[in-house]
Amino acid sequence: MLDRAVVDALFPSGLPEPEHWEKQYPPRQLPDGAKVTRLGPSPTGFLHIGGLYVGMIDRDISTHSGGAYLLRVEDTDQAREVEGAVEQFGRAFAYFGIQPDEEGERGDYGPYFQSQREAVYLTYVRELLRQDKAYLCFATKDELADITARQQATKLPTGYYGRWAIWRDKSAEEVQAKLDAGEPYVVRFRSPGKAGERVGFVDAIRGQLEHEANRNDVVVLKASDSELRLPTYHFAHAVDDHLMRVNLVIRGEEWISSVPTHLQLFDALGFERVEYAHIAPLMKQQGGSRRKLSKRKDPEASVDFYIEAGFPAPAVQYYLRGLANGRLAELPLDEALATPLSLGDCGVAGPLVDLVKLEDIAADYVANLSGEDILALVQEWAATHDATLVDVLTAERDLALRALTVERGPEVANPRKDLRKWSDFRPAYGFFFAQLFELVDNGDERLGGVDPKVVSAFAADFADNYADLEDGGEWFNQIRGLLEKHGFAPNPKEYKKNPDAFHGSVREAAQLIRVALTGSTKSPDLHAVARTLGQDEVLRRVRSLV
RNA sequence: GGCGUGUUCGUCCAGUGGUGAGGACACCGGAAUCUCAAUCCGGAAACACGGGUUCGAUCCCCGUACGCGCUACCA
Repeated sequence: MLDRAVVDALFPSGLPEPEHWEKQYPPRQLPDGAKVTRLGPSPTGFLHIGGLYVGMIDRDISTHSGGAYLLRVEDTDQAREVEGAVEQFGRAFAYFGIQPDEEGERGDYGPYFQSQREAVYLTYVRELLRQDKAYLCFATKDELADITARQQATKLPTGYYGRWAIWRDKSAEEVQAKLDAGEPYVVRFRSPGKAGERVGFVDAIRGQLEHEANRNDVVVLKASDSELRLPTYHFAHAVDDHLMRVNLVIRGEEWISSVPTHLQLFDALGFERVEYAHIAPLMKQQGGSRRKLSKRKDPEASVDFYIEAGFPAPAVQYYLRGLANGRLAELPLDEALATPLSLGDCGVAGPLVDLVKLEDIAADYVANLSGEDILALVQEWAATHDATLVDVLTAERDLALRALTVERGPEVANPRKDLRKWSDFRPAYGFFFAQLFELVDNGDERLGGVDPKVVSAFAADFADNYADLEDGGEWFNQIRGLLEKHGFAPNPKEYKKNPDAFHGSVREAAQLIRVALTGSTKSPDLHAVARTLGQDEVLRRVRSLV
């Protein structure tokens, strides 16, 4: 055991005692049962959809229990840090309306960046060292690699424990010698775990769990030769969650295996243990099997993917909530968003993220929005993703609103579901705007291979006699009336019976007008489109076929 | 390898010691139609496998397989 003086000399002289931090971060005054939750994203890349998923659960549980939810940036791995990641977190949470009560400069339990909490960690590392619950380890990378290799060769569990923990029981003299030589060291936790020992604990989602006790002398404070002396996740978790007075740790399932370590750390530090809830990870279909959504390979793993595509936030939230608590997926959206999430109802198997399902939900959601709302949301999205669309929509607001009443709107029983995300707007509705529309000529392949001369004659005839009629049936008769004259069968059956005698049927003829008006072989109701466009624009577009 | 954890239609979820195992999305077929969307009707589709316990197991127990995770001075 090291002398207290030797231990203290390793730390800044003015380093506070634990009481100082305990006083600075007093227990929160909260109602019984209030849950204080936190999300600890690591700024090593964009926010993962799984992070949003857990954050949503954190937010919900704390809100409904009268607690608090805080965001703590876990930037202890400075080498892997990615610039701009923190800003992206902010945008992502804002977009989905999942904002923490405390983060950055907001809150009494900060700083909320681990890289700014060095002194806090050092206080508790020193405390552990003073009590001989931790020790200095001078093992080199090579030594560590050698230990691992030998363990693997003899099929022993890998790790720094028992007789492999070469610095665990070194004499004070040996330690001092290394210190005098200026060798770098890490601080390791002196694990109290015994071989064969088991620990049980309760998980709020999975119930009683059991695990081998931890025997590894895990690193608690990273190398002494870096500028900032930062803790590992395990140690930061214990110190931060205790001091920030978090009482419910919701995190990914990959942490289950380290709970025994965390429990030992909490006990050694004299902290009250916290409640745990381990969430099943979001998965991705991979051929026949499935795997965890990967930041690397899967674009949909990034929250930015949903923002860029313009998925409406409530639809994504509804989808995510449905994955967490299956029953909520059966409820109408408003109700589902208002219903508190329950940890006990969370699934234990990792669900696949199903973009098709998300799109269906989004389509339903958008279908029930008013034209004004859709337009506002599209414009908001376009402001950062499609500048020309913003200009057009601003200039043509009335047209846009009229276009958004075509086969949708309050008086339509079964509104179209052709908008799932805001990036769908341009391909689906762009043709309404002259600025975004390109005229079609009579040889265009979208016309279905009808002889250009026939196309031209038909279009000319249609345009010359065109009337902007209000009645749909009458309007369509302007096409029907031209059928015989231009060699089209009155119905598909006739055409099928005698295909050589016609250029097509009413179907093919109507397509000519459709393609001329919309530039597409698929479109909403032709009459509605024509009325929205107005007579002048209809004639302009149809005459381009001539 | 060790440890942990999980496994109901393709997908997301319900469900029960005795059920025709239910819904939603997707898929297929049909109706309607000037195309698409929407809509309506219909269809196919699952309790991973093997042992127990039991009068009876999808459900309880034990194994096996497979998936996923941990086994870092990454979180």
